[in-house]
Amino acid sequence: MTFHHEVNSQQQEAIRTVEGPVMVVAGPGSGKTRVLTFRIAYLIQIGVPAYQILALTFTNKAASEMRNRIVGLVGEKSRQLWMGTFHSILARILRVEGKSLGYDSNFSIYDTADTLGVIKQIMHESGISAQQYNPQAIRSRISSAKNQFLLPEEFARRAVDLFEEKSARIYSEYEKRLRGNNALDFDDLLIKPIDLFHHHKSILQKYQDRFRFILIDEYQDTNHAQYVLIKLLADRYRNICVVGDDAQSIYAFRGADIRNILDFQHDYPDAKVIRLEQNYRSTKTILAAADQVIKHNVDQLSKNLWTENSDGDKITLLVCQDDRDEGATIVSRIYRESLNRKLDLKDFAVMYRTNAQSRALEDAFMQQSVRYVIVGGVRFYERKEIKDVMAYLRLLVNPHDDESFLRIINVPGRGLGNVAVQRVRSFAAHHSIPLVQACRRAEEITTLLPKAKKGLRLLADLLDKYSHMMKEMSASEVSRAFVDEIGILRLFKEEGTPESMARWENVQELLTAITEFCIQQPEATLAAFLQDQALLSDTDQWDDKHNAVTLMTLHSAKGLEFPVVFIAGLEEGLLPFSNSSQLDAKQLEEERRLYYVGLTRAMQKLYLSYARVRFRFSELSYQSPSRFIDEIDQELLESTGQALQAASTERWSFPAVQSRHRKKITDSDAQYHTDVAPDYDHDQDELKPGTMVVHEIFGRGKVLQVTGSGDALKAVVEFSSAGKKNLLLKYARLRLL
DNA sequence: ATTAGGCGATTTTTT
DNA sequence: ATCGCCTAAT
Repeated sequence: MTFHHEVNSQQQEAIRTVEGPVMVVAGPGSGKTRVLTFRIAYLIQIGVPAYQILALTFTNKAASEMRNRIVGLVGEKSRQLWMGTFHSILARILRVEGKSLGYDSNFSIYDTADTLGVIKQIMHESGISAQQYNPQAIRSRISSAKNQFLLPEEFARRAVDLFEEKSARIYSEYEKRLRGNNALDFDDLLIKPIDLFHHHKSILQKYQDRFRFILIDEYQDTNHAQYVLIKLLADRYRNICVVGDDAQSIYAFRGADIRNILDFQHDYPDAKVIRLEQNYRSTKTILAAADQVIKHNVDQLSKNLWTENSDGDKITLLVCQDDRDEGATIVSRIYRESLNRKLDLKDFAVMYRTNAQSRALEDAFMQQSVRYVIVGGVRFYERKEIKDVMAYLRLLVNPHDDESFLRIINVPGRGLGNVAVQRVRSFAAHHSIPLVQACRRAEEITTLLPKAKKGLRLLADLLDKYSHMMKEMSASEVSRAFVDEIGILRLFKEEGTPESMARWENVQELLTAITEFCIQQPEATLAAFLQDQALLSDTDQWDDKHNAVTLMTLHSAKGLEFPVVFIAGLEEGLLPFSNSSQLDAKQLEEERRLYYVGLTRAMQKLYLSYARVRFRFSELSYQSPSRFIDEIDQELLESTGQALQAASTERWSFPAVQSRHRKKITDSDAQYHTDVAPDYDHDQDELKPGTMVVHEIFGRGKVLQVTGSGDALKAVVEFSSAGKKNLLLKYARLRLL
């Protein structure tokens, strides 16, 4: 293998230092992926069997791309490499070893929505009001308790307030249910293997022995549980190589612990530390800007990034009137740049802090007919029809999965309402049997209406029939026949609306995915498919073969690069994000790292943009430009105000805003983006009876009456097309005429 | 007594 | 767009 002339000396060292602990501190664009790829290829080349190598990556997509490259370098024997995300590798281990913990290998994996459903049910049953205690908050409290290895009893003992006491009660029941359902949540996938290794030393030894060489990418984003796992696994051979960049740690909110990377040398005093500081990705301008920004973080290892690339163009700040203007401006810039730089649409990415921002951008792309793809947002596997079909399939492989059963018990409609469902559940609880079994014995539930009994009977028969067929047919064949017989495809066809046809296609797409999975891995089970799907990330599903502009959150952008990058919504409160006024130093630093990740995705040209006025939570909000803009030297920046004037004349805007800010907009940029947002408050004095407004859907209308205040501000509007409507202004997106 | 359908509330980032 | 709550329909 001849990689010698393709890598610099630090990279070379990182590739060849294969024994003992190694930490590679890799700045953005420093060829980290290339180092990991070559390092693994090198290991295989010097005779290490591929199955003795464990490589943990941040996305499955990264894993499969890397695997293919390695196969290209050293051949098919490298296929046996263990490579994937923490979660998918551990799911694989649990499929084999779960028995020792009392889990069947067909376990279901519950995503955040599934777990929230379980929590809501428990709350409902134990009479804890969802109004009083936010189920989301409880869910995340339970999750963090689990990640600290706190069992329900211990957590209950430590509860300091009523909220924690309630959480503890729910937590305890939650654990029972998941176990009863033969289901694991995302946290369990990390925690259960730790339990397993603690209680079964022989199993631990088996895996320690198998994984003689361990590599971990994006180490700065590992959490405590992942840290413990790695320590356990690497304990025997200590051939551990971690690659990361503390400046790119952006998952503290989910428990990622930056100390894992900062303390690596403490854990492994003999660790060799290799720094990759030459950047091959970005222009000098972009790199300098990123460096200036990250220097504002106190709690940061300092690095000396440099590049031989050219200076490149200045960073352009797009000053926009509102969120629609921002979208329109970005799209027209993309159009211009693609001609000037002879770039394809796929060379552009627009990044933002929150998924909600994608909507205004999307509108602009549609209006100007520029192809785009959104990463994340409303994900494929979060669509109702997909979740329904997945629930059916999960139930087929794991009949204990009550959560999935409840999802589909009345899909398609079987004339079962809430009351009927409750009866089935109490019957099941009384007999301590899974809901599927209760369903099979529907005749015994005397209080059920004949219609309900019949529906349940049919459902039970259907499930029985296909679970028998599972034994003889391939996963793909069974799924197709099963989904067909469920009848939802037929329903979509009958409805015939564009929406239901889209749903029909989505289900077909899912079936195709199953078929492909079966072709690729003939040995694989339906359970494995379902488990894999549950662990797919947004970027895993991103298809970069389309020639289209990519829209994504800054979080999803991690690890990617694009010739031209736009970072939208650089406003205080949005980036850096804060939902209240306080933003503590730690949070601010994480926001800054997120911004840094965004900046360093750009190769040739970087755009920043902000809007003076934006619909946030579907409410007008006026925020000042982000402090992050000021953290870049003026010399590296150029700013445009013209774009905004051109765009704002074409559309309705807010009279009050225009009169107040038109002048400032033409002022010098320096003054402009450092000034403070006006304490202007949109409300009654703007919107009063008689005002003419425009609604996105209903069109033109006249305000008849205004009531309420704050979030509850409402208006009665008479539309010429739709008549009188009572609108909650928080959501109505009214524009003044 | 039950169910189905209308209407209002809901959006930080994610494996 | 989807979920939960309320009310009208059966």
